[in-house]
Amino acid sequence: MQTREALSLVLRDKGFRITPQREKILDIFFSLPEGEHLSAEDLQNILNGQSSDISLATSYRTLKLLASLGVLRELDFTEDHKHYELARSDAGIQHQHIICVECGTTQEFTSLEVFNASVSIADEAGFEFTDAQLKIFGRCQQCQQSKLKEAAAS
Amino acid sequence: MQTREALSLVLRDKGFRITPQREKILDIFFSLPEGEHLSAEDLQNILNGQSSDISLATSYRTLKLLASLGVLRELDFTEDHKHYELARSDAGIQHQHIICVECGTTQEFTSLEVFNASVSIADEAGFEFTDAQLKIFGRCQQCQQSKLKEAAAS
DNA sequence: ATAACTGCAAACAATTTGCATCCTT
DNA sequence: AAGGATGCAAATTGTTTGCAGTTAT
Repeated sequence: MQTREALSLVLRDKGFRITPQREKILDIFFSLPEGEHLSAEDLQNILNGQSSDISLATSYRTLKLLASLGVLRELDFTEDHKHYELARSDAGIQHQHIICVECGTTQEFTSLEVFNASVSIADEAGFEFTDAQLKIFGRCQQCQQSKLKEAAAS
Repeated sequence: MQTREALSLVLRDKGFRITPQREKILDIFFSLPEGEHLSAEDLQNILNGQSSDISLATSYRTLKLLASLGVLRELDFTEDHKHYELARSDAGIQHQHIICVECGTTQEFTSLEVFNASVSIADEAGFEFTDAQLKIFGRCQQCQQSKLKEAAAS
């Protein structure tokens, strides 16, 4: 578990500069409730709400940089844009997502079993494990119920 | 395990039409080696190679339709476009991918353990399970070695 | 001082859509 | 015949990039 300050140092160590923009963006990710993930646009909206004048291009550049350094985790949902969240621990167990194919809502969970299985699968394949991302797709309780209602109505 | 013909019927059952374009695209997915996945562009290239005159717009529309019917599985790698592959069995165990963060190559694997864990996680969350997609990220053997060489050279 | 970083606007790539025409059902 | 499907081109959306000016080191 890294502190906000430690993350700035990750930048410096790799020869990148610590700029107000990058600090601001890190602050925002740190202020997020655990497990919350942002798209570039979400981030931009938050920045605007705080009357920060960081350009969208810089947001994109920063997200990409921080992801490449392992500070952020880059998530692909089935949507057309990427999401980012803090990689709370380094190469440790991360939370995963379960997604409703009907309404698109996501929930989080962690599974030690899946994590362990992933590490050993990577091992068997000769890979040095970095991260595992599991998406479970299904129909959530609400959508199952509304489907039942529809059927009853017909 | 569905036959090509059964899949056409899936279309008809839902009130969609069976057109030559859709049949052609299904044929292509059926002719693919198990586990191979195509982007819309890949598909278009294959079609062109067979001198089919299906428009790119139709390819996109068809891929989306077939995915929504559960005939195709829609995969998000870290690239900027989606990939599709046949969903060989319905809601059954599917193969997963392990991806090199360095060079981007992917390998496939199946894990009954991960599959079973996913089904019960969905269950606990009140979801009706549809599919589970696990991506494991890491550094492949080759990339680990070239990194060692670099270090030795410096 | 100098190389990295930023903002802006223009450029791109992947995907979607409006509309006239065509073809399953 | 009637409505879904297609092809084309134009439009959108998400993201990247060139460049001139700015700033952290």
